[in-house]
Amino acid sequence: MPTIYEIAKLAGVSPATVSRALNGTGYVRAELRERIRAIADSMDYHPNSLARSLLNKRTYTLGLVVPDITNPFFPAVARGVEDVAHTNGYGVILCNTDGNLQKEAKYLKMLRSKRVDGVVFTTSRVQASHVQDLLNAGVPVVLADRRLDVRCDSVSADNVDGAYQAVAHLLSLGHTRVAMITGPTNLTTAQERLEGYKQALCEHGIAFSPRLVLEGDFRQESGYRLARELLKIDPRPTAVFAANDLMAVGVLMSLEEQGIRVPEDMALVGYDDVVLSRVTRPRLTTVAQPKYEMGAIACELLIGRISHPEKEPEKVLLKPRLVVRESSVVREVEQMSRLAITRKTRRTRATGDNNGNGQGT
Amino acid sequence: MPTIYEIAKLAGVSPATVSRALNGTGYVRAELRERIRAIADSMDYHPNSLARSLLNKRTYTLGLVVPDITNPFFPAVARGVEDVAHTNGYGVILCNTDGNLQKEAKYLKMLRSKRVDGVVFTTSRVQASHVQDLLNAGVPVVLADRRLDVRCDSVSADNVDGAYQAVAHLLSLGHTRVAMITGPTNLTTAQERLEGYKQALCEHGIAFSPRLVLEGDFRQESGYRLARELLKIDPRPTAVFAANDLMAVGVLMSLEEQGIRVPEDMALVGYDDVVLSRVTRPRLTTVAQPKYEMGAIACELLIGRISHPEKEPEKVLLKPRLVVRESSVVREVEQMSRLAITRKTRRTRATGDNNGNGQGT
DNA sequence: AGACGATGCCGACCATCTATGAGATCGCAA
DNA sequence: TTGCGATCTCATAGATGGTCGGCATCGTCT
Repeated sequence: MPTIYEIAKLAGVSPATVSRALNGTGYVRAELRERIRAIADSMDYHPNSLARSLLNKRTYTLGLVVPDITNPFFPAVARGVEDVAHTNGYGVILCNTDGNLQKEAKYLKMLRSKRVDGVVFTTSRVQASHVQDLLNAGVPVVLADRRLDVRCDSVSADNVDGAYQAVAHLLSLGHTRVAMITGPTNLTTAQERLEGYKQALCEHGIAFSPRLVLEGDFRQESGYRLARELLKIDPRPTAVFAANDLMAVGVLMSLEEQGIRVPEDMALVGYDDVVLSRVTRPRLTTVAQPKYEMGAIACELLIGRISHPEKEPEKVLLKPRLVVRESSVVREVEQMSRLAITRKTRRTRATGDNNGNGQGT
Repeated sequence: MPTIYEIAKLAGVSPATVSRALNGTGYVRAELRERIRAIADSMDYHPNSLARSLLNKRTYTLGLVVPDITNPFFPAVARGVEDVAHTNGYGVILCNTDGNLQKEAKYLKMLRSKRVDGVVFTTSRVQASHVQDLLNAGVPVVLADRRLDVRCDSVSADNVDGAYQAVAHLLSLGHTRVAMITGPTNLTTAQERLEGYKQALCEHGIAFSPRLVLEGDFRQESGYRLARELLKIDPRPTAVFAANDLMAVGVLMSLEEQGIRVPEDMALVGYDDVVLSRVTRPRLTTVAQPKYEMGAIACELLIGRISHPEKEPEKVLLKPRLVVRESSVVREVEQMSRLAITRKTRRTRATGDNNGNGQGT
């Protein structure tokens, strides 16, 4: 690994001159600058950003804390963060905490030792104190898909509105007994979706009945299990809103086994628009969250704050969008080709032209 | 951000003593060490790894280059890499290249500036010269799921064997006209899977017929399109092997539209065991690759090499495993609960207890 | 001649580690 | 008890690679 000293020796100038020549700061004769550049190239020189960072207190590295990149929700968010970071010259260190606070603490220790310029949290159970410690130490933090009672920037999608849209859709189809399978009630996302469910009922003049609400845990198995409970309710509901797609898939499988037709006997709507929801039979009506945008905006906020630490914190709220497919509406099968085109267009920004491509496997 | 100087001043000792006290190197009176530790804690001290790295030439940071973390294949690999890295005290910088060589070059420049200790490549179209440049500069590289004519460590799954298992399975069910939908023929993974197909036919005494091989591009749409072509072949094949799950899903949808029953009229096997393959109707028989292990082993190899740069390169070849579900075999519907349990057990190591959990959405 | 712009060098500095060596302490033998 | 070497304990002084302000030099213009 060559240093500016070696380049300086070869070029017959001082190291400082090499530094200014390569960085374009200060006065260096154009011809000399070119010669120095050529020498640097020929030596395969790469500036040592450690030394640079040591001096100017910027590492151009960010931390990204997620519970588990394997969970279908996070890759899109991570991609959004990473894209924006990269175009701004930042690198991103990935941290999987599994929702484990000890692990989270260990990662944060590492990130602080590495002197990252900021951290994006996309984890449903953040330790507020961890975030606060970071902020106290002067490390900017942005929360994505999560609100917390801490004074910092955040981006999230409007869960109340998303759930409202889903349930209003079912009600507009004429359903009057709409059940809901919620997520763990200690999660704000789950709470908000339940709230949206209630609002929709209320606005359509339908009384809220606790008997129609079952608590799941966001896993497929809970959807499968609770679907059986659902059928026992008398009078039986004609529609279900599941607080996420995984549980909706569980419901779907369970109903299929029981010989209940979807959507004819039971309409079903999920939440998240995970890829899964496009291949089930029937395809799942669901609420799409702007996952990529969430990550991208989070990163933009973070980079903005790094240069303006005193700015007032921003809270960005994105709009979810109802995607009507087959599990809620009785109609002829849509053309696959049309769907494919729609999907491609819609997700172009999100994942680049490599989307849905199985390459590398 | 406090430094050892400030701690030293408070403790009334020299910075060097603080360094030794905190690192446990050299002699420091036990009582003094404790006092220094206490002071460091109270100041929320985090050692500056930049300064440390500058000196001992180890950053404890690795680079991970993938085409697109959004592609369902890579999160599991990334998780494997990250887990092993973390338990060894390393951080991982994520790089999405989209298969774009310019982007790849830019990322590598960044990684070298940050002086990462090594790089894992999991990209189907790596630029051999990029890898070679890295190796020449003394930066260890490990290739995951990709062999390349370069002298370095690598891990991959045996694609020939995987395809062989898939086709042998179909043949053993009595099929004699088995078609194949391949991936892009310029990708080694696709070539190897075609080779496995041929071997299976050969060993079962069935002549290879080029007319039964259609070239797809690993995307769902190509499976959808080519399934129609398949039906035109005379005599019509009774089984298809698709080189990945996405294309298999396309085939499935297409056949469904044409009223062809799977597996009764046409058996189908995919490749990759993506989550999708568990929710289609019928569920997809497929070849599972040990994705997590691939990442984990890649990272182990890398960390090994960092401490032993002169070791002979290792080429690890993992075994894929055929997962028989419903798209190939005519039988009663399996119990959902049994499947759920199996899945959970099998993937425990891969994703921790958070697997399949929709939290944070 | 003096002022000013262009050019390039010198040395300090960032936070940490490590080699060196000085001084203190301790054990053991005389 | 004293003396001496071995062992502790800690401070000092580079060294890491790059940046930056200050300063010297040189040429040109007024």
